Amino acid sequence: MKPKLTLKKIAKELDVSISTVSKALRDSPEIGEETREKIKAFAKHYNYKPNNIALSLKNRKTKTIGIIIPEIVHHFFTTVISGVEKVANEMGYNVLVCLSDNSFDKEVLNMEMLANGSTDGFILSLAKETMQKGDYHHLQEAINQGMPLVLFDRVVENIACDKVIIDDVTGGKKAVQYLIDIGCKKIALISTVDYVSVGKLRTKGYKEALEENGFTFDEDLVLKIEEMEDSEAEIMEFLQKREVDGVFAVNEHFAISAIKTLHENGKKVPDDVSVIGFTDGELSKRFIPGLTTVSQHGMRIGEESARLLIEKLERTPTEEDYYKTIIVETGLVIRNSTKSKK
Amino acid sequence: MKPKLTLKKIAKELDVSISTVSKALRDSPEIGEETREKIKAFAKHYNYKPNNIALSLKNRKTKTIGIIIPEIVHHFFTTVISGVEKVANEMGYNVLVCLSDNSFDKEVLNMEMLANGSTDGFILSLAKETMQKGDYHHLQEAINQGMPLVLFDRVVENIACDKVIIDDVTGGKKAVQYLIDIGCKKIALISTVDYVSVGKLRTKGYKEALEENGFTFDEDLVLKIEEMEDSEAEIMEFLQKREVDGVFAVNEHFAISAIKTLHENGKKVPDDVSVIGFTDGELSKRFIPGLTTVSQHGMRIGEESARLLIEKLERTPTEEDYYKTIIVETGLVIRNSTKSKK
DNA sequence: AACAACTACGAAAACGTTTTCGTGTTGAAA
DNA sequence: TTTCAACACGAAAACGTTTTCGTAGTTGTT
Repeated sequence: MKPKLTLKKIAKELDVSISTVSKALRDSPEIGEETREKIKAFAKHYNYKPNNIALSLKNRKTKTIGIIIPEIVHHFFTTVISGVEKVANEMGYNVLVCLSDNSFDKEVLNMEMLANGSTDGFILSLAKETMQKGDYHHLQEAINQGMPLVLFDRVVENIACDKVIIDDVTGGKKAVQYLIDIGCKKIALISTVDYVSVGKLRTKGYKEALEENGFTFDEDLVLKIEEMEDSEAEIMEFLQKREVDGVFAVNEHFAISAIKTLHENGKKVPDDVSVIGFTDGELSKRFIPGLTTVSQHGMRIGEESARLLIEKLERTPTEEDYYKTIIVETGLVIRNSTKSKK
Repeated sequence: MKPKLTLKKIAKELDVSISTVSKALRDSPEIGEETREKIKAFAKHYNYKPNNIALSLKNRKTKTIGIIIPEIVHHFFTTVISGVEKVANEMGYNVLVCLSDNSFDKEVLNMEMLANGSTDGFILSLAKETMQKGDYHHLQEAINQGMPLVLFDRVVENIACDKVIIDDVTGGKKAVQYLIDIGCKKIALISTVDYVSVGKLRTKGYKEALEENGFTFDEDLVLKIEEMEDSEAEIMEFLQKREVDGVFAVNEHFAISAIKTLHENGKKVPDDVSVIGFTDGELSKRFIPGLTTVSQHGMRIGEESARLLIEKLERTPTEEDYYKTIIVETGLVIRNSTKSKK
């Protein structure tokens, strides 16, 4: 086990000063050609690589960006990470991934860990608990300390930073409009509790589509689910008691649970009931019947977030501050859980 | 935007030396009680947090571990990350995630980036291309430089390091044995090309189970798939030409493609054909019919890997070197893609 | 011959810590 | 009064870089 080669060791070996070595390796014209070549040859031969930590300390930047997500075992978030990784790598950055587990405390802890020099900036999607609490002091603190922050997907209004979101309202609207287009008359909504912003927004889209088509909004056709755990049972009970011909679910799981329980109650999908989900994951694709969904383009979201962050990081500090919100449009992927258009 | 508080600033503010501040904050008895309290109060009030980079440079350890995986949009790997994150966090470590995209070059590049001080050690699952090439010099180099390395899942024999694997042979055997137990007589195998070690090993389990039960191995019942892209078409063609009553697929995708194509050919699953997959992902759980699979316990694998790595990192260097290979056992999750036992 | 201007390099500071080793004050023992 | 611990603190080195500045020695100009 040979210890890492450093400038100091090269200097000693070649009997020059540390500064000379550093300059030679960086092709400074200050150093004579002969010496420079000698040093570069030596460094190459022994495979010298500068120590990143020392560089970070010197430059006061780490060339790594931190991403904190609520959970990783979730197809959408992994595609986001994938997008972040891609552009980060292209720009010479590393990616530190942290999981908040949807816990406020873990989110705060993670931010504190990364804020002390480990990271140049953050990409973050808020934990469910954080949104519920409405406590965003940790975000504000990071910003105050000059750490750029990009919020994605689960964002919050009154924090001044870059944001990347999808148009949940329009996404929901598209889905419900499609259900109406194929002839559905009574459309149920399976959503989450309101403090999850995406649930609220998609619900808004649902309402808007109904209104625009002259349907009246019926509270009784809306199910709000709190706990993922027993969602299936709740959905079962909800659907058994109601005669609907269309279902819009705000995520994959709810959509699939809906299809399952409809099946078990002798309803045919899509012949009797059409179902649309949100988030185009592996599940939607491979499920039988293939699930019609609103697709979120997580990869795009990740890419945009990373681009936004790095842009801010590499900007000269004199340029003035302004914050962007990028809206990544949703698409509707038609599969077999919906009737075909007449 | 207030810049970060440092020891130096505290020292200046309180008119003591830097060393005094450092010692006071670390509760050194060298410092008088009065001074100590004053400094600690000040630090607390202004929320002083030591700079991680400086600490890393000083201590020559970063308290972060790097994990390099072939792809993140893959349920198994995300559960592994999740496990790594969990124990890493418990032990005060951060996790740097890198993606090799199954490319040899990216894998090497990633390792080089992380090896220069960013990371104390590696957790790695080999890229497909790497296994194909059989070039492991980058692993050996990392080890030579004193960076502990833990290989998981896709490992390689002749590298001396810790490893965490599942017992693929026994896993495959279990699956096929189960198919035999429920009365299957002609069992097909859908596998990958041989340089993917897991494919080879699971195939071995398939053979062993057959032999132990007095079946003869028939090369014609084995399909080896090279490209994920057109796997579905290949499987379709393969199954159309053969009359089987059992299928063992070495991953979820193949299993589900098999079920789909069987369906389309008028065969009932599980009534006519029983199907078992490998890797217990979201897909298996929510598919209809629920997929019977060999489960891999990715979370456990991640946890064990992280534990192994951190153990090595925190060991005093005098303790002698020895390498463990941990085998995480597989389970068989029975769902509805297989007939029930008589 | 005197002086300016290069050339080619080294010394040292800086980034933010921790830690070793002084060193100036005390107070008490001799 | 002298001596010596104990106490409380500071100076400086070290981790591995980059960069500013200084300075020998050489070359060129009158």
